[in-house]
Amino acid sequence: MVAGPLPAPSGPGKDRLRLWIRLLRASRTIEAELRERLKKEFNTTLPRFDVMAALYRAPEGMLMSDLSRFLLVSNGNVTGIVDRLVSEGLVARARRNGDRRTSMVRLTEEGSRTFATIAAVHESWIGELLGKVSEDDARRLTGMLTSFRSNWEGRE
Amino acid sequence: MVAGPLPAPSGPGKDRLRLWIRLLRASRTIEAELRERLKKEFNTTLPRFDVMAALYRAPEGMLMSDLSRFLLVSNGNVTGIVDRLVSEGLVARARRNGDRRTSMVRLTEEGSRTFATIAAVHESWIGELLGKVSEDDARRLTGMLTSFRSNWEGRE
DNA sequence: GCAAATTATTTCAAGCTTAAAGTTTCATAT
DNA sequence: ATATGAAACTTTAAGCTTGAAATAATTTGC
Repeated sequence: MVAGPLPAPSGPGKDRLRLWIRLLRASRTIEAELRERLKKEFNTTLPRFDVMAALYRAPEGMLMSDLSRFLLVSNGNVTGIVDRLVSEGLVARARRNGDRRTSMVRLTEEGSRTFATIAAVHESWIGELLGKVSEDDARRLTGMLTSFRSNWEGRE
Repeated sequence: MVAGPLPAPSGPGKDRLRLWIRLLRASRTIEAELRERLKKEFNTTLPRFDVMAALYRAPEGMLMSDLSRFLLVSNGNVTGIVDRLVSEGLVARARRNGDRRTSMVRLTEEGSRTFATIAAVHESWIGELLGKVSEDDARRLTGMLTSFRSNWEGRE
């Protein structure tokens, strides 16, 4: 997956393969840096941050299944992360719907404050780490990735 | 990180944040699909595939530390993955250098054959999954990501 | 009503991942 | 020689991740 710079492959379809490799390396590099900073600066993790980011955008709360769909991870995974966030007092489960299978998950007051703080710094990190990409290129790239995604989605 | 499509953020630096989010979602989506197919079709995993891909390009073998640097993962991580590949007979460690701290890791005959098979299919998957990206856009995107990376590297 | 199928979530086992601590080996400077 | 430190690797503990199995609640079809 992360095959690299050495023997530049050629042939039909190689451009897409090369694109995929770059994409993966870019995101892994940035992810690693963010993970390290989140740990050092805020003593938290990327998955926790992801969950909190999703919940921050949904003040009314989200179902576990919404979270897992949105974050592109498995159900069982979300259970564990939310468990930890709950035990840290940042997130609360409310099982008081008509449907008693579900639980509405939302940020606590503290969770919301905490996330806002981290998110601001996080955004400045992204600005720093992607600083060499011009805003113009950023928009262009985003557009390409978006159309790729919307095309690809709706399979399976 | 994987914050999504709903309330389009705006302001200075928001373009880069949005780019990062798309980048991450794109790579996670593809990664998830590849992981699933590797499991179903070849009963293997992405990390194993990554290690084998790296070794395939280095017939003379690689040190553990080379592997971990190249794959952008930690040392301890590589130890575990190589352990499993060794126990599956796909990879061999040779501790016969002058330097007895190191071990040269390489694919076995079987590992090499196995990887070649998987890699061919893998490439066709990428072609399929990125099919909607024109070869032209693929080259352009790759260029942007490359320059981003080479600019960003050399920090730390 | 009620059995069967579906949906939402949790639990579990196996594997991946990191950071930090530990082990062994090597290089250097006394 | 021998300490001192650095380098290569492994081990460990904690957490993330998946896919599959288990639980529980709801919905559907008779």
